[in-house]
Amino acid sequence: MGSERQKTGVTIVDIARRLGVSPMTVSRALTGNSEISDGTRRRVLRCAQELGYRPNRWARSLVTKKSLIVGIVVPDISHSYFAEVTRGVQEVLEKAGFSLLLCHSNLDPQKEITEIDMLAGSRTEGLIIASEQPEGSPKVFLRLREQRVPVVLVDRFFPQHRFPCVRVDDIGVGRLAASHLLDLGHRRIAHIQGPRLSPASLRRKGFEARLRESGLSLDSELVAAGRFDVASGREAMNKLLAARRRPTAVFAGNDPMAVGAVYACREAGLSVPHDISVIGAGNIEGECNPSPFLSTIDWPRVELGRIAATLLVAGIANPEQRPREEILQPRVLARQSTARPRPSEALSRSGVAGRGNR
Amino acid sequence: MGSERQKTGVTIVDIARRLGVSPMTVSRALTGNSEISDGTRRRVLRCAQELGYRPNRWARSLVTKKSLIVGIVVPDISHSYFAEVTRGVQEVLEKAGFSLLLCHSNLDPQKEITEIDMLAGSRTEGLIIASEQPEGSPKVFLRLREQRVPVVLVDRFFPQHRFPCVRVDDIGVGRLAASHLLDLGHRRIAHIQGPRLSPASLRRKGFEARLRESGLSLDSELVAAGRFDVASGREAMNKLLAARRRPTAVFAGNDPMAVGAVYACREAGLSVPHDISVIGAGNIEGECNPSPFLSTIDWPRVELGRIAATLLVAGIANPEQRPREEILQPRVLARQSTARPRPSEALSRSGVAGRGNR
DNA sequence: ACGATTGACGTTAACGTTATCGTTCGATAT
DNA sequence: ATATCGAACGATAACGTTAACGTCAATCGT
Repeated sequence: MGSERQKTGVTIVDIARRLGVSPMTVSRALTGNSEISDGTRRRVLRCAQELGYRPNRWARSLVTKKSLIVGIVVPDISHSYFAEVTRGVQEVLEKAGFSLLLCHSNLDPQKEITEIDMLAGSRTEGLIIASEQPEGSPKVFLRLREQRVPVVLVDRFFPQHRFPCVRVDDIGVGRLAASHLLDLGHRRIAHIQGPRLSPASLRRKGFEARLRESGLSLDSELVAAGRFDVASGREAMNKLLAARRRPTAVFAGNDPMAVGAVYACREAGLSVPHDISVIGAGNIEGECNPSPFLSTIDWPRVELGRIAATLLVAGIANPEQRPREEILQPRVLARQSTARPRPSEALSRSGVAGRGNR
Repeated sequence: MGSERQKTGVTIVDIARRLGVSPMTVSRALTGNSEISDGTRRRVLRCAQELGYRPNRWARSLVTKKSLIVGIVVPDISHSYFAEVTRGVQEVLEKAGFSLLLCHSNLDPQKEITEIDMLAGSRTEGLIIASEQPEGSPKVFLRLREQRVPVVLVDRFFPQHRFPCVRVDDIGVGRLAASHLLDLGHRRIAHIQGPRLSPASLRRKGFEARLRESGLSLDSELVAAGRFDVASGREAMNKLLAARRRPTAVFAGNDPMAVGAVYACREAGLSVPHDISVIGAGNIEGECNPSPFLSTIDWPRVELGRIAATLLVAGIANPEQRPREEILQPRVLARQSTARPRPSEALSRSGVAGRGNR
């Protein structure tokens, strides 16, 4: 016997006994937001230091009903997109004194629901969600609303329930992609659309609108659907390449699908960008690539995370405020996967039957 | 009056009252690891379902002394390397029923210490740390040992305190890089070494050893130091380019420094790989790049995270087991930043005075 | 038939902290 | 001098859950 206490660690009661004061006094000295004399406060703090006291976060949470923990749900943290968003979130939350509980939905809407319910049940103070729920009015969110859990949505827009939300101007993303390809002289332009989430729909919407402004319409033969990943981008591109008249350019709803599209083109013996231009969205190649290849639409991802966290912290502090929606502006990043169409093809512009030499 | 309880949520006491049983019975039914009749269990579970009961994690932790939370400390989650590791960690932890608290050291050793102490004090059940502590015997780790917090180190090797650890065979990384460049015919090979962490030291060690086996030694004029980031790689490369006889190839201790080196070469009017070959380590370009440029040494990063989590879970379940060390094998990924040296330079091989034409 | 055993549940007391109210004591106002 | 007040602290009771032990009836073996 001798050193009895070991498992439990030192508590405020230990400090209190050692100093001959009540535990309450120690608590006051440590939290510091209550009336206490300067002398005892210093004595308590020194003693705590000496004994190596660590406040028990769970006990504290139990009585204060504040855990100082918020949860984040991302489809896949290994995607650089979400990794960057998470970094921004972490940056702000830390300054605000919160810790971050990280959950993976693994691109599975059902799993996402499980994770969200778990976090909400964990007495987490708020949630940041990059949702993969299909468009519409998912019941999870209604449940969150009922439970009055502060939530900020990242990159997803649900018109029905007005949650605070941070996202890029997805219509603008589509417009910029279209503008870029049109400016290069393309007229026969295809689109690989993402899954039924707001980003994909809105990007297509903007893309189509911009084409229409130039007197073009989006041929239904020139639209294929993907699932925001490389494999589906490749499949979609294969379909597009089978069209009666091949497109000279493609806008893929995000970068992974664009990458798949590039693969498909190459496998078909086409050179990107000489035979066909490809542009994506999201700039996943990031800054650590000495020779970035993919032309894309870029927007500040870390900043997106920062804003999300800022909104959440505000929502936690003041639960009754009305939900705000922040929208970031995208920009074109022209790189090596887009170029002017071949002269022969460019001649056939405006739908005029081109007498291209061969 | 009316709907009184709202803030607090429903507790096992509510369920107990409603069913006319004791709270303990409810607890037993919910945790399920105690003797209870099938009938009452079902009644309890159904009632819990109806009332929307969520167990209070903090209260549970307080009494069981298990939080089912583990912490991870990474320098920067937005680096794809750590993002991938984190994904592997998350995968395994989730299956084991743990949640993950994510902390950033932001590449600052001092901040890292703060974060580690915070997590250890948070009654977290274990820690996974990708440490930026300088080589030696950092006191934080001694403290963790004293507090008996299970820890697994990722990618860092501290010979002094034998912590469980998962890392790539860094000596092998250096050897492979050297082999690749030697095989291509390079003889005048430079190295950009990382900061004073075990990966950098070991990679250099292996690199140098392999050169020596081929009868070459690492000219001190051909070694420069970086800090594992792009900017320092660029600076280091500029130094190396100022050498009396320029190297024909460079091994950078990691990919970001290699990227910086490529930039420096281009700014000096040199073509990579025609004028100079560059190889890195870590394969940060990942799989979502249609035209990966940087030759590098690769190893499975997600798997590294999985193993780390597996070791940690084992360490939590059985705190007394002796620390294991898992070492992954790297492989060469030859891409577009390395090539044979120009003929004129290749002729001067083996230090024999080359009678190169011109 | 009788003690022993077991299954199913209840009671009590903790876990470590803080909210809330109460107490003490000296200072201040009248 | 007395009432009033406020600063500094203590006592008590929660917060929601589970560990540990206690109880009681039904079952079992002999």
